[in-house]
Amino acid sequence: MAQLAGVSQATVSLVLSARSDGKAATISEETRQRVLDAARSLGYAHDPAARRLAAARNNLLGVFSFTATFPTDVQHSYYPFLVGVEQEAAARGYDLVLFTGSSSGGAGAAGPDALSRVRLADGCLFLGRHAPGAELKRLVADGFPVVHLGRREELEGLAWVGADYVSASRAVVEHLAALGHRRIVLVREADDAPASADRQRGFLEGLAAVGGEAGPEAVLRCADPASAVTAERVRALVADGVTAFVAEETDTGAAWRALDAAVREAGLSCPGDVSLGLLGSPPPDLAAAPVPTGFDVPRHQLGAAAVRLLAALVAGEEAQEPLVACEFRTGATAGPPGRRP
Amino acid sequence: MAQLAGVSQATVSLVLSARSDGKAATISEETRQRVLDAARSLGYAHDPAARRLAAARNNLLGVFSFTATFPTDVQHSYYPFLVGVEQEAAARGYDLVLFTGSSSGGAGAAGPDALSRVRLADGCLFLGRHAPGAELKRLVADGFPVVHLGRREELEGLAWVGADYVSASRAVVEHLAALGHRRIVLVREADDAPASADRQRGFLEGLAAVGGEAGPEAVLRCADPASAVTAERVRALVADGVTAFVAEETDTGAAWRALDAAVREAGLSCPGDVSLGLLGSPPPDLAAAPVPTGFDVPRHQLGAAAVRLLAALVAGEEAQEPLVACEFRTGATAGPPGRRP
DNA sequence: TTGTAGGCGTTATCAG
DNA sequence: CTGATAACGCCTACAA
Repeated sequence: MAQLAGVSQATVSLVLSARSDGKAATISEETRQRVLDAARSLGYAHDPAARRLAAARNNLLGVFSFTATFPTDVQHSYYPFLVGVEQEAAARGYDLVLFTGSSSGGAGAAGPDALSRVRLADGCLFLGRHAPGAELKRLVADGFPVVHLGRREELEGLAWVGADYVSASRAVVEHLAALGHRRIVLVREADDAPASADRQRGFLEGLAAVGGEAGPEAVLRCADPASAVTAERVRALVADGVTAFVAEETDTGAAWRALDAAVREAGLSCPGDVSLGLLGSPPPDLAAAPVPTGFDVPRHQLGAAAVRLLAALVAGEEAQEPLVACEFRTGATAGPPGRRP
Repeated sequence: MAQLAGVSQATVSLVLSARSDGKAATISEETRQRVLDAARSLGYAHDPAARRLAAARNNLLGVFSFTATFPTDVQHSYYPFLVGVEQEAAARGYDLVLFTGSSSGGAGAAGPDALSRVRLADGCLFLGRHAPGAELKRLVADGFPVVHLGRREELEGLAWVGADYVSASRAVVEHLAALGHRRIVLVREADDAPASADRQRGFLEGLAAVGGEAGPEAVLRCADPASAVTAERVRALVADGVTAFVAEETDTGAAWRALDAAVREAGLSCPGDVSLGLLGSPPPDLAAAPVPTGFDVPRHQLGAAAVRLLAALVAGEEAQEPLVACEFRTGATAGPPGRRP
C-alpha cells in the first residue's frame, strides 16, 4: 500500500480516483503530491478486482458472444460489429473485455453461471441470438447494465439495439415502385427470425403505401428456396404480371441465391426483364456479381450504438432510440418494369 | 448470499469450489445437496471480482494487444493467433478476457496503469511488439503470470513463445541448395526487428552449412527495397553468378514485392532463370500469384502454445520450450539453377 | 463435518 | 481537510 510510503492511508483513494475528476479541491496540494510521488515510485496501481468489489466503477465494458469470437470459419462472425464496438468504446474512454462464450468448451459455457463472469465489468453487451433468456433476466434483475445487440423484445426490461429492417425494406419497395413496379414478390425463408418478420412487414407496408398488391400471394415463404423458386415458377409469375422480386438476406443467402439462379435459368435479363431487390447485403461469394439493389446493415454503427446505450445505462441514464437506420444501396438490378412477354 | 437459503455460511464456498475437485469427502452429501439446490434456485454464482480478490483463481486468461484488436484495416491483425488462443483456452476450460489496448484512446492506454487491469485475470498473454517493458517487468516482478507472444529475450524472466524463424529460414536455404544453388542473396529491410535478425541468422547458417558463400555481400539490407532492388541490380547479380534470391516477410511485404517486381521487369522467368524464396507467407494481395517457396508461420499453433505456457505458469509449473516450428512450403518459385546468361 | 474469524485492496461514511 | 472504520463477496485457516 502507498500509505506506508506517504503518511495517510485511504486518502490515497481520494487523490487517485479524483485524478481528472471535477472535485479536486477536497485535498491539500501537498499531501496530494506526496501521495502521487509515492504511488509513482512504487509503481502503484489500482487493483481492478478490489476496485470493482468496493462498488466502484471499472471503466470496463464487457462483450459476450455466444459463438466463438474468433471462428475458424470467418463467415458469420461478429467482426464488423466488434469493429464499431471497439471504436466507440475507445472514443468514450472505456476498455473492453471480451468473454468468449465457446470457451470452457461445453463445460462452463453451458453451466448456469456462464454469464456470471461478466460481472467483472461495469456492464455487458451480448451478441448473437442464442443468449439464454433466464440468465439475462437475472442480470438485469440484479441491476446489472445489459445491452443486447439485435432486437429482443420478449425479455421485459432488456435493453437492445437493432437495425431498422422495416424502414429499410420498405424503402426498397418504394424505390421499385418509383421505377414503376406494382406487382412485387418477396422470397423469404420459412424460419421465423425477428429479422425476417421485420423485413416482411416493411415489404408489405411499402407495398400498401404505393398501392401495390399486398395480398398473401405477394410473399413466397419457402422452406427450401432452392427447390421452391424455380425457373418455371419465376416465368409463370412474370407471365402473370409480376415485374420485380425481392429476397431477404439470411446467413446462407439461400433466398437470394435461389432467386438469382432461377431468373438466370429462366433466360430473363435482370434489370431488363425483371427487377431484383435484396433486403440486405449479398453473400461474399456473390459480391462480384452485379451489385443488388437493396440496403446495407450498418454493422459498425450498430456496434457503436450498442456501446453508447450501454454507457448510458452504466451511467444511470435512460435508454435512447434502439433502432439504427440501414443504408439504401442503389445497385444495378433494378430498373423500369420490362414489357410483359 | 446462499446461506440464508441453506443453513451454513461459508460452507457454501467449500461445496461450490470443490465442484469437481478431488477432495470431495470433506462435506456431507446432505448439506452439499442443500447448498447446491439453494444456489440453483437463487441463480447464485461466484462474484469473479471477489473471488479473485480473495487470492483465488478466476479461470480467466487475459489477452492484451497493443494495437486495436479489431482493426478496420484487417491487414495486420492478430486474428489468426487469436483463433488458436481461443481454441486452446476452450480446450483447457479457461475463459478469455480480451483487453483492448487501443481503447481509452490515448488516454488510459498511455497511462502508467494501462496494464494494471489485466490483474483481473489469472494471467495474461501479450500480443504485439509494443509491449512496454517497464510495465511488463512490474507485472512479472509481482509474480503475475505473463506470456509474451513473440520473442522477447531482453526482459529477464519474461516468458514468451515465438516462431522458430532461424530453423525455418535455414530450411529454405537448404532446400535451394539441394536443388543446386550456391550463390543465394537475401533481400531484407533495414529495420532491426528480432524476427528479421532471426531470419538473417538462419539464412547465413544455412548458407554456411551447405558450403555456399555466406559473406556480407550475400545479404541486401535496404531501407527501401522498392528503390534498392531494381531490375538492373538483379540482372547484374545474376550475371555475377547469383542463381537464387530469398526475401524476408514483413508487415508490408516490401522486400518480396520489390524482388518479385524486379525479377519480372528484368525479363527473368522465375523457376527457370532464377529461383525465389520467401521467408514467410506472401501478402494476401499476392496470394494469387504462383505460391512462393518458403514457410508458413503456424499462427494457430503459436497462439495455442502461448495459452499452454500461460496455463502452466498460472498452475505454478515451469516453462517449456518456447519455439514453435514453422511449416515448410514447397511452392512453385524454386527449381534447379538456370544457365548463367 | 461445520461454523467463526480474519484478511484480500478499495471505496464510502463519518468523526476528528 | 484528513484519518479511522465498516462494508464489498469470497476464501482459508482454525476452532468447535
